[in-house]
Amino acid sequence: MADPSPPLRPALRARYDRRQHEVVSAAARLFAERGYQATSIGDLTEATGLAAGGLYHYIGSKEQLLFRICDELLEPLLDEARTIVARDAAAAEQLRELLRAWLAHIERHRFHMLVFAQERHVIAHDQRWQKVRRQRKDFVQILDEVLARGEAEGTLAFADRRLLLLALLGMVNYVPQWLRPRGRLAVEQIADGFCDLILRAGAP
Amino acid sequence: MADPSPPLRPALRARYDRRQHEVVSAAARLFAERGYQATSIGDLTEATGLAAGGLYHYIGSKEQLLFRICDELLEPLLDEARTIVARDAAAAEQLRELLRAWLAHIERHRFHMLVFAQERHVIAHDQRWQKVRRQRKDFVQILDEVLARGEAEGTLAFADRRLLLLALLGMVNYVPQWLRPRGRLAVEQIADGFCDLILRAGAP
Amino acid sequence: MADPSPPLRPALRARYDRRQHEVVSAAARLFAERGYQATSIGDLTEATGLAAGGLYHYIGSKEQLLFRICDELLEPLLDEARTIVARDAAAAEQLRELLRAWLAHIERHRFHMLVFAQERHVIAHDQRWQKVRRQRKDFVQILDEVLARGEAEGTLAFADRRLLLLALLGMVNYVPQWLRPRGRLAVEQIADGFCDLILRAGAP
Amino acid sequence: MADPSPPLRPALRARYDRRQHEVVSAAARLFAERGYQATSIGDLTEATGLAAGGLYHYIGSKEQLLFRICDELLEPLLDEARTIVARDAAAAEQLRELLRAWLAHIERHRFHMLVFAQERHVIAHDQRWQKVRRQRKDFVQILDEVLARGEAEGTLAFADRRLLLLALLGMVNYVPQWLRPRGRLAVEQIADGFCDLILRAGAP
DNA sequence: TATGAATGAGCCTTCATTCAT
DNA sequence: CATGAATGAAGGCTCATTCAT
Repeated sequence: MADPSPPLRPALRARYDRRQHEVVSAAARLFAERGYQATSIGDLTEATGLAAGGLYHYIGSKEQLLFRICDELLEPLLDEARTIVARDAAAAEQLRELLRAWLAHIERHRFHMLVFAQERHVIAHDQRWQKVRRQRKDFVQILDEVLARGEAEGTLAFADRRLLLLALLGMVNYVPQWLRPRGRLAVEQIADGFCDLILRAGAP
Repeated sequence: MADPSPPLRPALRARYDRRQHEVVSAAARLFAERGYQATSIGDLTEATGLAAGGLYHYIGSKEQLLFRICDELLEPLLDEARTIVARDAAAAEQLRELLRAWLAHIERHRFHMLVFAQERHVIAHDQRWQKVRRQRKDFVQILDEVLARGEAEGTLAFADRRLLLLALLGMVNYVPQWLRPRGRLAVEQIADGFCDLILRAGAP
Repeated sequence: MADPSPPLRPALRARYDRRQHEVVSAAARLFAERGYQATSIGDLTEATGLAAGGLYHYIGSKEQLLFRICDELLEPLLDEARTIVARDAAAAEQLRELLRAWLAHIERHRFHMLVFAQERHVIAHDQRWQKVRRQRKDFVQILDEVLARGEAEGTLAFADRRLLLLALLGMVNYVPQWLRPRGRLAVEQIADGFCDLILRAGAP
Repeated sequence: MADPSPPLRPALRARYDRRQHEVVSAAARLFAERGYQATSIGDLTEATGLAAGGLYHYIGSKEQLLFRICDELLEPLLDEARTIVARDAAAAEQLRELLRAWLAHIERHRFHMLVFAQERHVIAHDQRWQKVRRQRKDFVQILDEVLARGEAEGTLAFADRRLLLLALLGMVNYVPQWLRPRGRLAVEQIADGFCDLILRAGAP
């Protein structure tokens, strides 16, 4: 799933990357609003102002566009998560940091997140989506390890840790569907609300 | 979104309904696995054994099929929920009953549920989907009222009831994505696990 | 390279086959006139009177159409050739029979032949065209064996049998390019003319 | 079909011509391998190392490239043929010389020859290809005249001169399809083999 | 000269749907 | 009831070509 021969000279390369990013963002918005399958290349040309050929200069294929959306989303989130758990801190504290980072990410990449959550069919089976599946899996594992560490520390004790993890994933993944740009709650509050929910459930 | 002229004589009508139900079930499975848009009429003919023309006897259109899936799902769930809250019982108890009914429903109609959750684009905007949107809204309101009643009773006290409701919706709606037919947890346990989570969060 | 699910009932099947054959013939003519690549599906719909979708009912894909053209051509020719060499006769006589059959085939399937000769690029490399390549190879081998048998019998003696075979292939394969339906020469005369050329070259 | 404004100063002009020739050769190879229509400008940029814009400096259009290939092929061959028949020699001897020149040409311009033979569709009808058609016709006529002269001299006597000419064209035009750079036979041997075939056929 | 961004028509194909049988 | 032939619009994508830089 490589770029369609991006330019080599640095100045051009920079412009190419910027434009590509613009295209990916526009696509993420449309995919989030209408669904990946229901969004046509025509919709994308309209949204980007590029003609079909020009668009393909930047995307390679419609599917690669989807791939890029997922990758732009997961790669930095995973990086951040790894940084957080690499630090030396109590599990409960790290959980809070993870949730804040996660929800800040959701706020910044709301459309990406919606698309990622929605298009599990495409992501689920095909060989070429393995990287994305692995990234998702890794992130979940980081969460689980923090919860497990809390149990090990003795600061947390869950009735069923696995179920709690699934509950957490559910509630956070659902956020992009109801979060509104200038809504009642800031994402930090949401993160803290969810964190408290988990910590209470795990109170020894 | 009416039926495509179902037969009038009772015996025929029964057979017609049965066959239609079979088609809807097959469609739900396929839509859940591949997505509504990505499932072609050809896939449906293959899955049902009917040819294209025969299929259309039962479905009217592809979109009506989706509609029927959502309707088969929401109507009985809403009925059950209304029955539960109509009874005289403590809020916490009713919440538990609601969650058990809900999750039992998810187990029975896992594919329907996946489809319903996934195809929010189709459901969201169009005039013809108002009924489904209303059913969903009504169900959420029933949940909210139970939580509110708990607060009124003084048995529950949430930091942010609205946020908790959204968390609940998130975790339950996520279940169909990970629930496996003969998995580790029975749906009652899942329901109780989630219920405990809520009740702890609302413990005064 | 299978049919796109042809009908099962015999009456329908017969009609399907007939129509398919008509489509293949029309395609052969167009491919011969304009080239395979230069002939668009639009050209084919115009020539057949079918709309695009209807056309695909019969062809599967444009490439399968090409495949069918080659197959319709080679299969019966090979059969005939095998029948001829299976009989007991002198090599020179069999050569004449082969050439007559070959040229009669060219006359009957002039467009098929032009297409087959022209589209060696498509035929040459791809895995899926192996069957066609084998058929061509088998036919050439039959010719070579007849010439070799003539040498073994002592009735023929070529300076370079391999070169003569290549000359023969060249002159016959070129015929479809200049043969005109009601031209000066009948195909039997052409066959005999070529045959005499070979026999003179091989006169001991 | 004029050049796209070649440069005027001689030094630049020389470089331009050299580069153009390189492009034409690369194109000939690709067209021969994949067919004219199936070769994209992208394939050509890859093969030449030029980008699309740079390529167009030298080619004018894809079709002109094809034209140049044919012209590079036919013009010198025709010149040579005219020189040969202008000399004073017996028909049989001239035929041999013609065939040797022709086959030497095929060896040197194998890809050009394959392209020319293959793309008769493009060449056949369009007004702009008249020059190429005339060149081909002239060459054939030169061959025919030599054969006719042989008959007039009484040294050759063909059953059907026209058919023999067509056989000759067929066998020679087929050579590029099987000739291998370091194959068993040198082109002189091929030329002589074919020449002997013709002379035997025309032996009085 | 040469680049590569951009165009837009056209490509092959799929698909929901209809209808004669 | 059911079939499968047929439609035609729309889909994603490619490609020869142009042009500002």
